[in-house]
Amino acid sequence: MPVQQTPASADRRTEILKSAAAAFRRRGYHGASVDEIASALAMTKGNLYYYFRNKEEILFACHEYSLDILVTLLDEVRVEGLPPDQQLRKLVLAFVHLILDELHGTALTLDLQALSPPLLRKVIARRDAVDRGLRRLLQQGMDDGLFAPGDPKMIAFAMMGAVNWIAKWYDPAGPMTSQAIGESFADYLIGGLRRGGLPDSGPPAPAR
Amino acid sequence: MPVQQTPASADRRTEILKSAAAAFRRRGYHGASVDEIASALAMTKGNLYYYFRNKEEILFACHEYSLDILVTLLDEVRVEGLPPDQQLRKLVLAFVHLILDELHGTALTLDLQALSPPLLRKVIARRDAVDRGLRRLLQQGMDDGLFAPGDPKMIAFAMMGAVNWIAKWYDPAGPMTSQAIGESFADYLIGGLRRGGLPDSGPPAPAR
DNA sequence: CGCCGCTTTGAACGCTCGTTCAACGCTGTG
DNA sequence: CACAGCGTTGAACGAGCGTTCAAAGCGGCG
Repeated sequence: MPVQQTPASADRRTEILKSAAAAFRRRGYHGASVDEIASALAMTKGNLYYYFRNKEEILFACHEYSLDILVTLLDEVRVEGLPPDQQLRKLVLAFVHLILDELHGTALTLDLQALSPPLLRKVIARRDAVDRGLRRLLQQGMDDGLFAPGDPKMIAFAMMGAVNWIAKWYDPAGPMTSQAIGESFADYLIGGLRRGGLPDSGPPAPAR
Repeated sequence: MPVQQTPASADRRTEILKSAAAAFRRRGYHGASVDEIASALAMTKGNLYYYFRNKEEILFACHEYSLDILVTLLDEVRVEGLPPDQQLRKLVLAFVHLILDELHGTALTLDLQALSPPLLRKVIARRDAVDRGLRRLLQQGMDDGLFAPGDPKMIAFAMMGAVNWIAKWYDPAGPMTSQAIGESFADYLIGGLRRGGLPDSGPPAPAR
């Protein structure tokens, strides 16, 4: 709760977070200047220090913001009680949508090492929780016989990598909508590459 | 060829590159200081400027170094003329090995945007060439009926993302060898997650 | 030994950036 | 109108960094 302030300034804080996230994504944490973040909002950099103690706290808040949404996503999908493959598909679709349309490319790609050890530990702990949720889902699918056996840890890493990497090449002006990307990724990551049944997914849609 | 110097100083240059790559990976391009790179080699930062014009040129050389190896890899695998799935498997194994054991986590994760437009264009052009090689391989596999139909572009991105992301979580002191990671990734990325034949791969080895 | 070219040093410069802070509107209330 | 507080400003600071450069070290050859 030290993060929360008055309701009035809460909007301002998230405005700053969005601007900062964009700057961090483009130039990296150290490459983005506080002035750059402020200028994009037509405010002076001194003013930022009314809302945040320092630059590091802004980065930390960005991470918290993304993780909040991510964790919520996982929980929402879980309570629906669908079979693991359908849960996974929903997750991938939602995750891609989240990264591209809401966070504009800023999810887990932000610098972690720039955080001081105490804050770093907090973020890593939550990120690991997300990882564990994903692994559990994979393990469950394997136990159910839906998925071929494998190492859930490795597969979870591979999936997260594939999705997080999207931010590196995605161009909003490009030919592919975030929706189409999400479905392509879900098809591949869940359905796999080799021939076999494709039970639930929509049309294959090889959208060039 | 402006990159090459006398044979004597070539070793020194690559030493610097390794140190710089490690620093860039840990703290990002802007976060790593020139002094930090030099100190790791027990030399003064001023000395770096005898081998490189400036910091940016060091980053560029790092990219070139990685890309050289990557392109060579692709070519080597291609000339063997194996079927696409086996070529892909070799590629993934070699790529994982390359990133973890030789580049120590520094492949395509280095800051791109830190390069000035002219250098940036060169790097992107070569990276795109690698992408195209991978896509061609995927397309060929689909045409041959080895792979389920899909968008080669998206799948190539997903594969590159999964592999490049490894650098973000890999811990050399961890329980998994780079070899085991490579095989897990190859199994998943090529064999797919769903049940179906696993033609060529070795033992499934769910190495916890 | 004495010279020469390659390599290294260490100090200095200039600039950028994160952070601080006293002073200043602005807005609503008594 | 006077006051109070939140929000904002802009200037100033100090530190760190990339870069430069004149001078020194060093090794081999004549």
